[in-house]
Amino acid sequence: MAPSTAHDGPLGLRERKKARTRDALVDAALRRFTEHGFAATTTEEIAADVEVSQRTFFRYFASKEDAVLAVQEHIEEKFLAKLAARPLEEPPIEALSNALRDTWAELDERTTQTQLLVLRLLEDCPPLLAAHLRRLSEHQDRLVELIARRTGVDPATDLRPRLVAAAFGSVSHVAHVVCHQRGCRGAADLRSTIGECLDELVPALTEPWGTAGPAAPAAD
Amino acid sequence: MAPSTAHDGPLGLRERKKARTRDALVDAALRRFTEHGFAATTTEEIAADVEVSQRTFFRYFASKEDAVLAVQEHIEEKFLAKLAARPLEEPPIEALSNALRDTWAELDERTTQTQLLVLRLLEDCPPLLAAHLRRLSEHQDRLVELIARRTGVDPATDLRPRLVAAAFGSVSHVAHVVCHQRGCRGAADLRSTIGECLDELVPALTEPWGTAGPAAPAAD
DNA sequence: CCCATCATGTCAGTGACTGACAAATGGCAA
DNA sequence: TTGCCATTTGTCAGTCACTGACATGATGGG
Repeated sequence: MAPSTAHDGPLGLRERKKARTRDALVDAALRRFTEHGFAATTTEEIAADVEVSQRTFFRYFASKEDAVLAVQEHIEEKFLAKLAARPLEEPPIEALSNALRDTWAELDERTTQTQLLVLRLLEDCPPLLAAHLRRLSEHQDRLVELIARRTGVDPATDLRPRLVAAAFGSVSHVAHVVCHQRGCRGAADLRSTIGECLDELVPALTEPWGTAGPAAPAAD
Repeated sequence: MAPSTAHDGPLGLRERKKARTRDALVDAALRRFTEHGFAATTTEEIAADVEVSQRTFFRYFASKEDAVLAVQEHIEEKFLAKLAARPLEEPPIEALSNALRDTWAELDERTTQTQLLVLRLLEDCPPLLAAHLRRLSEHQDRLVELIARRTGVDPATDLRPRLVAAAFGSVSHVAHVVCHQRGCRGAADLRSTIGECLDELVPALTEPWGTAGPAAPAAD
């Protein structure tokens, strides 16, 4: 359940305390939101759980939503690193897809559980979804830059980096929604759903649809 | 500049007054947001411009953001209608692309200008963007239903309607961003940018990228 | 051991948004 | 026209997210 914001390194006492407070706030927010709902929870309650003032809560997070969404930073950073590590010969969409698979391949079960929990929250809480989508769009802007650099095209004149980043981003969002809809429970479920979505995108766009199902029908 | 919420039909005096008030509120919001910025404008000021109370403002719009985003309803409805009118033989992504072209093809210059203005607001105002993205995601859910029905597949088991709707949605959003970036001025600019984005999506995903630019290089 | 730095608490204030009630206004029928 | 009902609106009070300013206390370096 805890956020696990990898804080190793030689940090001062001060820094470690801050990290602990932050983690505790995320934890408390997650718990209260799941138990009583996002709307029914006040930032003061979250702060009280951790025994800090509301003002302190807002020094750690810019908004109530951010306390939950913070758990995604970790994954986003990892993803960018994985992408940078993919061989340059891979076509952009392949590199992105593989980077995403690489990312989820090495997340531990607890992190995955937290993610699934957040996805559930997103689904039945519009303001949370809105904040999440905005984050995603900022993440996509960074993706555009990386893709442009990796392929050597100019994102100001060439639309393709934007298009691929956007398509990819929306597919990974679909994967999340589908995970929630299917009631995925563990890392394995999540990974296979993500894999399916990535695999089916291009065929869905380019191949005729037999009504019987996609090229690789679900084994049921 | 005015919203132009096509209100013809045999409406009572009451309904017409409501429509006028609503339009006036959208109008005032748009004006104040562009002149002083979204954050620096209060809902009370908007209400005062139209000479109604703040409470009335919130009876028309669920949030400050909604007053701007309301101008998109019109287009979304039109788009859904255009999609329904596309021949069933068209593959889904083609039908969506053509429906979007059809939609923008018959919007008048004033509506287009309003849209461009809204796009500009979205770009430099995160909360507005967040609300917009949330709207888009709801719109996409409706798209999924329509696509599934039109192709006869079950959206609960087949991922393709979701994938195509998501990819399409993200591409049209890219088109908007690019329009803003390029400083598109009129309906013609907007239409050609949208066309470009739609045309380049599949090639960007399936064809190798020459660094010289896409299949149809910018004339520059 | 002292001092500069930084995290925190307190307080007051703004502004989005809501429920409840009362007043006014449009629509309709007698 | 008049009277009645439904709907719209204004007012008021309240909640809650979020912020700036200032005071206090802890930390870590010298």
